[in-house]
Amino acid sequence: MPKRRSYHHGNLRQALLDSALRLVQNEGVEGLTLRGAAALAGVSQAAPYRHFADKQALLAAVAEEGFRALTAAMRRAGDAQTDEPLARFRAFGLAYVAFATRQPSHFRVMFGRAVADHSAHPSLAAAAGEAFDLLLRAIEDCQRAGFARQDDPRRLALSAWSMVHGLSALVVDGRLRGLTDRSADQLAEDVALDLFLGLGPRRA
Amino acid sequence: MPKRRSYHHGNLRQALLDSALRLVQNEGVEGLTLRGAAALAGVSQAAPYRHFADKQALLAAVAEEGFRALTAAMRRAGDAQTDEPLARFRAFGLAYVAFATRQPSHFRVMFGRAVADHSAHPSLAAAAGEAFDLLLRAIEDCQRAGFARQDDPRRLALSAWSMVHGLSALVVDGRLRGLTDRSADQLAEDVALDLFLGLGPRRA
DNA sequence: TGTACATCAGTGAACGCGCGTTCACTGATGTAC
DNA sequence: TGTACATCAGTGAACGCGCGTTCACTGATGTAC
Repeated sequence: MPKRRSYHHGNLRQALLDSALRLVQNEGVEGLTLRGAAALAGVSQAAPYRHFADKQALLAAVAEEGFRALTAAMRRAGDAQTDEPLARFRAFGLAYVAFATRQPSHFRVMFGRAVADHSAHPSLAAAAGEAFDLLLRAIEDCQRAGFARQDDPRRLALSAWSMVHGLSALVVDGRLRGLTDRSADQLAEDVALDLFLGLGPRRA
Repeated sequence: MPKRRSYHHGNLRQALLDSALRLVQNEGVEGLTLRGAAALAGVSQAAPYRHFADKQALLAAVAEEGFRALTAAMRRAGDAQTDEPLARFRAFGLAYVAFATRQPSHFRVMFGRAVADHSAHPSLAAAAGEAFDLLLRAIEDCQRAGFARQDDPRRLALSAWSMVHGLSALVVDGRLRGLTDRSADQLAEDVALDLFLGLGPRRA
């Protein structure tokens, strides 16, 4: 919290976002308060209302930032594998789980009911859509290269998303404790493999 | 809210659970308050403390009840398919998604961070474990019958759970809105099939 | 270059609210004799 | 069968708290002339 010397902050909106994210990470979603974010940014409790209509708007902005970070992480992971569609797709899945387990609170804001209606925040909806599009295009690339089944790519993408999201949610909410000794990253690899192989018997 | 005529309630614990569940269903997890549950049960705000140590304990009891209901629903669905391991397994998955989409708030209490630590509530942990065991045994049956890959059954069960849980979470949190026209039940069938087939190309 | 003024980001005090929880109490129940 | 009494489930008032939000305000900024 750097001391401001001038009456105006200069970049309060971003500072509030940063403070909000720090609060979410340290205290969880329910620990995020407008007053807390304002205090952490070194500003009076009423100041946030110059930049956010209400608490929902701040939460939506945090979620949006989360989706951008997720998309960026996926892209980064995928770009290291750009030559191989299947490896690229797998990298996306691993990056998704890694993001969830390393930023669990952010993940919760993005997917929980904290922001009830994404469609009320168009830029948030757009950011979320971008992550899905990334996945969808990766599936289509796999299909073109013969690494994925010929079926509606949206359907395959949804199944993939479900699997990876489910693992993330279970890990983040601690529901796997005691059920396995494997780390979240190892589980992500297991799941990514099972996703392509299927649970059914190997058809010789 | 039937009017009590006697000073004692008779079965306040269960009445509080019922009220709590109703509140959760109508207002969401954050809408559940001890005071609200007490009022709905027709009792003073301090009365719940005779039956629950604190709010956490009430939430844990609601979650536990949820896991029992989920397990029962899965058993019911599976028993209709008892002859066929694969059909039984599939029925479990569909029942899981159906429970989540029909009792979204209950589902959130069970899996969200509302009850932070399951291990602090042994009977809750037991109820949750039972659902997973059901799934695990179904996988093992499939393996014995040659319908599932020979691999660590815990691993396969975890992948299956991830997929089905992920779809449930995405639907419940409304994150699929606009991405697909299919109903939750249809998506559950898609996912159950993809889970067994895998996304990879058909190996002739 | 200097000045008047509109703009608007931030202030600080206050509001009303609902919440979890505590506490001394009171009324009903059921058991021992 | 009747009575004394321990037990304990429910009462109602109160506590302190932190929250989102509003409001009239004030100080800084930058633009028009």
